[in-house]
Parts: sequence; structure tokens; C-alpha cells
Amino acid sequence: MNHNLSIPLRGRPKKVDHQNVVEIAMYLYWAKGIQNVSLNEICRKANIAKTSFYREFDSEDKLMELAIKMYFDWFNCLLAELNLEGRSSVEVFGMLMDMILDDRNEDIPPGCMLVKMRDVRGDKLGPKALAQLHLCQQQQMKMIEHFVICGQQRGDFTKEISIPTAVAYIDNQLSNALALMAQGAPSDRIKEFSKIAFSPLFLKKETGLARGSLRSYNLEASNE
Amino acid sequence: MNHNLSIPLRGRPKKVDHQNVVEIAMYLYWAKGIQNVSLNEICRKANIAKTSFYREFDSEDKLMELAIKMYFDWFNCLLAELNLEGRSSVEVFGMLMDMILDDRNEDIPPGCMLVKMRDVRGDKLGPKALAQLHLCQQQQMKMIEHFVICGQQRGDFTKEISIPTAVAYIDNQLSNALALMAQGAPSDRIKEFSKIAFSPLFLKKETGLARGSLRSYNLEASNE
DNA sequence: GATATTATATACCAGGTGGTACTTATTTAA
DNA sequence: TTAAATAAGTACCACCTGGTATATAATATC
Repeated sequence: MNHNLSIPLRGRPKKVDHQNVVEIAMYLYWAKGIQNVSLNEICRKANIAKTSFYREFDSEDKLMELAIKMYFDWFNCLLAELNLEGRSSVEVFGMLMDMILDDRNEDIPPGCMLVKMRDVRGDKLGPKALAQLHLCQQQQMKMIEHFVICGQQRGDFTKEISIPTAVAYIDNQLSNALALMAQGAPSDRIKEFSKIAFSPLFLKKETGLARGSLRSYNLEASNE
Repeated sequence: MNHNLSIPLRGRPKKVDHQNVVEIAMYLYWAKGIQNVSLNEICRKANIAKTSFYREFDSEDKLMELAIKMYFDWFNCLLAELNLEGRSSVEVFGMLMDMILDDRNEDIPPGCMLVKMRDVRGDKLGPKALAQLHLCQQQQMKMIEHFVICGQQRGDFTKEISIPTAVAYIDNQLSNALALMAQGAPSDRIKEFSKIAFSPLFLKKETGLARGSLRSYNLEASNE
């Protein structure tokens, strides 16, 4: 937060914009995949010397950690804006899918940075990045668990599947959808898939909800 | 096939074993991911000089093409041994999952080489490898389509989902399962997921089949 | 044995990687 | 004005990548 506000009483004023560098790194990791982004490229894009980078950050690992954190914070902001609280399970996960697939302007790369990182093998990710990634995943699971429990209490979410299994299943299917998106699959198709994959979870209960509020997310499979 | 059988009438006899090199490459690509395997490493493991490699193969791209082909042939052999023809849809896809998850000795890396390659971005894959990969995927889809059509004719596969959608969905869920496996998820969990994901596709029809023949693949979700 | 033919091995290329001494520039305090 | 402090810039390190020119070793035919 106060990276650039720390008052250097004297000495040459610094040029590097801490947050800006993390942002550029995040964007590159997200768009190209962490495997295909080098520190040299980040410095080039951020217009700083590599020595300046190493003065500002401990290591590449540290930068990845910060980039992951920035991404996750951004994602949670979007999530908070959705106002999912109090909605039916079908709505909650339908709106989630819509947000993931549609509500993206052209500046946002396809797919999810975290999902892409899960498939990275080898030693490209350092210990700090790995720890941060793990932490984000756990928080995400907790959020899903919250909606599952709410749905079960409301009565529109199946109780035939244990909560941990349901949570992990939903997390996996969301990741799957995002991976498909990153591969370039059309969002119509991805929504069709999700419709099928999520259908065993939701109970069709005659709630007072209007049908139209589901926004392209009715559970009956369409046979075009 | 006859790579090493082409009769060199004179000259120094060759040391490199064509098939062996492809096999080593296939294994490394499979186990470590194509991104994390260099040509130098392959030559080192195969105990040949890089120049000998370039005499035998056109390029790295060509080697990848051959490795993909070898993998796919191997997979189809396993598939043929399963004797899926004539079985119910639940059995077919249950046995497929079992084969993927269980029937592996310790020499076989987890996950699927082709699935891992789909997530590769950047220019690591050359044109030949990409073409071969695409071809394999198409053939795989055709196989799935065959079982979907059989299931619909038999009456144990839903007709509420169009065939192309069902085929793509199944392909995606199988890929998803293999990706999970590659990430180290326990096979019990993966099977639970598949059970849920496939449940909307199969019709519970009172066929004459014994329940036990499904081999841990009954569709009722267990809530441990 | 001489020669043509084939395969291997050594050494190298330019370009990339993450990371670092060391010099230079710019500021404030004494 | 000088000295201290801080940051940036240059040039480098060792190591890796895919790919290649060239010398050398091993064989068959003449």
C-alpha cells in the first residue's frame, strides 16, 4: 500500500511505480500464462531496469505472490458487486457463470489467472507464489461453501451430496469452465456445459421467483 | 515402422534407435509436460548426440508429432482391450473412467498427454504437432459419438441433449478428470465428480443388467 | 590398402533466462 | 561545496535453449 509513500528523506527520487509493475506482471501472467512470461519482459514492458526491479522486490517469486494477490482482490471486488446474497442457488451460480463469461471488457484476458496457474508444473512457481495460490483457493472454496449451505437451508440445493464434495465439485466445474474459456471455446457452449454439470445439484422447487430472472440459465437441457 | 530396417549398404552403422527415442520423448512429455522438456534433455536421456537426432528426425516439431501419434496408438490399444461394444452407457463410461484412473502401473505417468498439451500456450508446439493433436482429438470425439448414438438407440442415454453437445460435454468431462488426476487428486474423488457430472446423461432404465457389474459406478450420489 | 559412404562427436552459434557487481546520476544534509 | 544517501543504468555472470558447421570414426566396395 505505502510502497511509494515511504518518505525517502534524501537520495535520488525513485522512478519505479510499485503498483504499476505488479499490475503489468499480473496482466502478462494472466494473458500469456506464467510459464511464458519472463522477468526481462516484465521489466521491458514496465520500462524499468532489472536492477531497479530487484531493489524494489525481493525476487521473481515475490512479484508473482503480489500479482496473485492483486488478481484475487480484483476478483473479490467484482464478486461483491454482484450482490449474490439472498438469491436462489440457480441464480447465484448462473450469475457467477455470466460474470465469468460475459462481463469482461476487451482489456481483460480470457480465463482465470489462478486456474491457469494450477496446471503449471515444474519449478516455475516459487514457494511464496505457491503459498499465495493455495490461500486464494482455500478462500474461494469457503465462499462456495457458504452458498451451498445457504442453498441447502433454503431448500433449493440437493442434500444428497455431502457439502465438501459439492463444494469441490462446483469449484472444479468453475475451473473447468474457465479453462475452456482460456482455450477459446465460445461462451454459449460453456454455458450449455455448466447447465448440464450443475443440474444434479439444484432442486426444482416452486419458489416465488419469476422465470425470467434466471437470465439464460433455466435448467432444462435444450435440444436445439 | 521400417526406420531402422532401411538397409544401409555401407557406412558406419547407426546407433540411434528411432522408436526408442520417440518413446523416451513421449514419456518425458507425458510426465513433465511438453513445456518442461527440452530437446537437449531428450538427447541426454536417450544417450545420443543432438546431431544424430537431427540426422534421424527433421525437427523437434516432428518428434512431437511422432510422440503424440505413439501415445494415441497406445491409448487406442488399451481401449480396444476393454471390449466396450454392446455394453450399457453406464458401463461404457464407468469402465472408461476406471481404465483412466486405476489401470495404470507405476511406469505410466498420471493424466493424459493430449489433455496436458491442450493447455499449452505460446509457440512451443509446432505446426506438425498441432495438426497431429487436432487429428487425435477428432478421432476421440468420433469414438465418443459412437457410444452416444449406441446408447440412444439402446435407450439408456438421454435424448434431451443434442448429440454434438453430449459428445463435447463428455469429452470435456473426461479431460477434466484427467487434468484433476494430473494435479494429484485422489481417484475416489475424481470418480465422485464424474458420477455427478455424468448423471444427467444416463437414463435409469430397468435393463436386465446385474447391479454388481457396474463396478463402483452406481449413479446414486453417496452422502457419506 | 585406398576410397566412398554413412554416422557420431566436438565445438560452436545467437538468443534467451534469472540474478548481480559496479559505475553513474540525482537528491538532501552538513 | 562537499559528503552521504539513494536510485538508475551498463555490463556482465553462468546456464539454458534449438539448431548447425566441421572434424572424426566406422563401415562396404573397389
